[in-house]
Amino acid sequence: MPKLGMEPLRRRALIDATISAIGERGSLDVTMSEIAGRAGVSSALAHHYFGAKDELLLATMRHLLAELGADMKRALRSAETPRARVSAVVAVNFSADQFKPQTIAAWLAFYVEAQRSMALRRLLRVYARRLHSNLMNGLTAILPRGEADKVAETTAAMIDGLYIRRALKDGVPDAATAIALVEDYLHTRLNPKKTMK
Amino acid sequence: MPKLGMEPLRRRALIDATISAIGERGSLDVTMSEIAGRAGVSSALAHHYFGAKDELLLATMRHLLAELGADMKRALRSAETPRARVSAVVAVNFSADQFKPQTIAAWLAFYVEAQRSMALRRLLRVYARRLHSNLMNGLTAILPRGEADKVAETTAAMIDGLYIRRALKDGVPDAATAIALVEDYLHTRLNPKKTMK
DNA sequence: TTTTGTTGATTGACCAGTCAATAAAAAATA
DNA sequence: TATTTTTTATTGACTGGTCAATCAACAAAA
Repeated sequence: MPKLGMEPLRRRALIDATISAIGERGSLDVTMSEIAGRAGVSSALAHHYFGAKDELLLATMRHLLAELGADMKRALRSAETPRARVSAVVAVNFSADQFKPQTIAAWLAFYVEAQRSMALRRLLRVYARRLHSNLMNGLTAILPRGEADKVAETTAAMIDGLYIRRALKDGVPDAATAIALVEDYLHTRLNPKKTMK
Repeated sequence: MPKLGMEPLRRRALIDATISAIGERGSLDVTMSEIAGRAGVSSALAHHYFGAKDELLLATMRHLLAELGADMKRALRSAETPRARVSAVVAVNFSADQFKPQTIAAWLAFYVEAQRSMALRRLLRVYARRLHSNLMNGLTAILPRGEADKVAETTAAMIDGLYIRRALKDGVPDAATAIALVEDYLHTRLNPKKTMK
């Protein structure tokens, strides 16, 4: 009963299934059968479309990255000032779409796998570079380059750190608190001040 | 040729082998044979002393935690002022013993595994709590409790974030830069300032 | 009849954990 | 002291299970 044009649908379904499987297991140790089952197809079909497991994992990571990128683009479009752009970047990383247990677990798992897979490591570096440049986009208008660089690095580290720490907790992620911490840092770091005494 | 009193030596050798195996592979996907081989014994002996792989992994995590704890204790002893205590906590986390590719990879891998293993999650929470309280130890003497709490959270997130970001890079970790970033944050956050205008 | 979609069955590799057997030191017994 | 027994250390060989990947075969659309 082959309806035509199934390929893109299946690919998408398999990627979604991969994310949810990884999110639930909390690691990349998910079998092809498990993923295929969730997508409602046989494991043979998953191999048919993706060749090997690595490819599917890579495609999944790419998908996650693309989604984050799209969200980011959208958010940046409606940010008027440089300062607002910085806040927008932070906000997107902790938005409901991104900062949920499933996605967090997947990101973390991919970070670990990146130790072994060159392709994956490259992909994560793309993410890191993009995050940095998105932050710099706003920051360079506020601070001298060297300072902006440091602030961007710190902000990025905070975001990643809050993700990883979140992974230890149970229950629903608390995005508000995470954002507040980063904004608190940005506030003290960006607002012009003068030493007392 | 059984020499007596081998147990503690073997346990230690197996734990060391586990760390180096995980560090090299970059994940917990190391076989008992691989670990045992590195320790110079058969896999059967590893099972003899640790029962199951999980136990060995757990013991390894405990060992890492204990080493960090010992380093921390030592560093805190020679810190005179509250401010120095905060810096000491930061410095220890990026000390040569802690901030090396092997150890970083192991920590990261354990974070992921903690998603599945309750026992491991508990252990990592101990670490998080201890880091927090070590930071608070110095911070409460400088800031009101609420503020101190925020700074401690932020510092902890930065440390974890710098660890995870480090995992993406090749080559020798650059502890100096990492410490500089955290200290830069602490400096702007702790030094008494007054808003202009 | 070629292309696209799909699966059940199978293969081959890998691996955690078990077990019976061996050997030497220590303790108990004669 | 000489012996038997127990305890500690250690391994090779094996088992049962899991899983990625392959393949031949079937079905419907073009």
